[in-house]
Amino acid sequence: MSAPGATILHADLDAFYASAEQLLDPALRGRPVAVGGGPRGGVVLAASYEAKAHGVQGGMPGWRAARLCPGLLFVRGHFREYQRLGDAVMAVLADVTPTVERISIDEAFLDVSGATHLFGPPAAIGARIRERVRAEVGLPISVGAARTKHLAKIASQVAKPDGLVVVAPGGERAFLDPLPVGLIWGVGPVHGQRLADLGIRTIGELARTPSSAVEHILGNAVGHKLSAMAQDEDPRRVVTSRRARSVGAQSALSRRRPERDDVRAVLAHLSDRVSRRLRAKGRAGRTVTVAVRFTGMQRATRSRTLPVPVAATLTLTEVAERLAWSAIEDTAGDTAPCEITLLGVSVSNLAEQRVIQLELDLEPPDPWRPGSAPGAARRAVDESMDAIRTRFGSDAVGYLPVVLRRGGAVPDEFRELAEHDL
DNA sequence: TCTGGGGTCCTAGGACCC
DNA sequence: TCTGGGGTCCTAGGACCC
Repeated sequence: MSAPGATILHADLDAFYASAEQLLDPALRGRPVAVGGGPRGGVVLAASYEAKAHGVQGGMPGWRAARLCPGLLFVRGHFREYQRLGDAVMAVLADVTPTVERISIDEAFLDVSGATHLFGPPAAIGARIRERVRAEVGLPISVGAARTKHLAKIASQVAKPDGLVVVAPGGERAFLDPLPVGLIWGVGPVHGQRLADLGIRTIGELARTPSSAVEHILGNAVGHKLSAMAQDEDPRRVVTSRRARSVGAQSALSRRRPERDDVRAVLAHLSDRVSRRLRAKGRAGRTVTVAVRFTGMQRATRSRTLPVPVAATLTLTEVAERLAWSAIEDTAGDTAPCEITLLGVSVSNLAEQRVIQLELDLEPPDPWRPGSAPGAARRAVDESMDAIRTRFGSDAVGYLPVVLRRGGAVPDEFRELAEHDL
């Protein structure tokens, strides 16, 4: 089954956005940099190692980062440049082997079992990747090499910043045992705390705990997976392509008590983003989910599975609006004045959209049966909008609802970085 | 001065079917 | 008259990852 040797590599750019900024602007090198956010709002998307030394982390509100790290330099972010740099790094990896699994803008797994005859052992390949990325792209990248994906990923985390760690076959237990459980993929704050409550803090301690006990605490699937990971049993293979199972868009709101028209406008905007991506790939989805976030980070979701897949902007908007009000009205009861801080729309249960469902045009209008009203007209509208955007750019048509925060809004380029292939 | 936006997977209860 | 057991789909919520 699996080839011998530490032939799975995990390559992970260090503090990617922040390093990119330091590459683009030499004045930022050696200084604490935060991309995104700012002392007056928003969150930090990435922090340079100089900033991390002061406790600044990604996802942290800007004002808190500013307080932790006096002299912190906030930069807005050059997202198109990140895309270009990330792609350039992936091109270097593709030179080593075609078996590359890109899992985000800045990290990938490689199976180099077929490349060792050309480039030498995994350690040499890892070193070569690091040198080339540094020389040709200008960025620091850490690489972990091991027998499995899970272990390679842990190795690259241990290698950071700007390092290489190879876990030789046979040395897995000695490597893993002293490491904190939080390094296991799937152990976050909640699971970490539950394990700590049992006195389990290291991967070795977890490996020695009976699987049944772990499953009892964390649930069958999670417990089983974690036990397997701790015991270095990871059957996953490097896969070069993977299709998305859902598509979504969300936005934080600047006004907390939006009017009905505002909610509709935001949902139309989000539905437009989502359905555009679906149509561009000839896909559609049956399940529509709306997420609403209220003050205090309280969230509610409502979903509806439709009899046929949808990809029309107007139809998605109508379904989303019903779902959103259902969530808002259900929540309004217990939290007196209902303040909304975010709206999201996503579509799952995806299918190919090869045939157009003409037959539904014959049925009476029904809000839960999309396309039942003037389906042909909706498709025509979407098609012409799509055509205009193809010709004149994605901003050519459409509009931004006023309740979407303008100054603090993340740019479209940032959203695109995070989008998965459909 | 108060938390972005893109995703994946799992759970549990209920409906429904055979 | 009370009552089986397995399987699938749907919905809401939650943890986690980048």
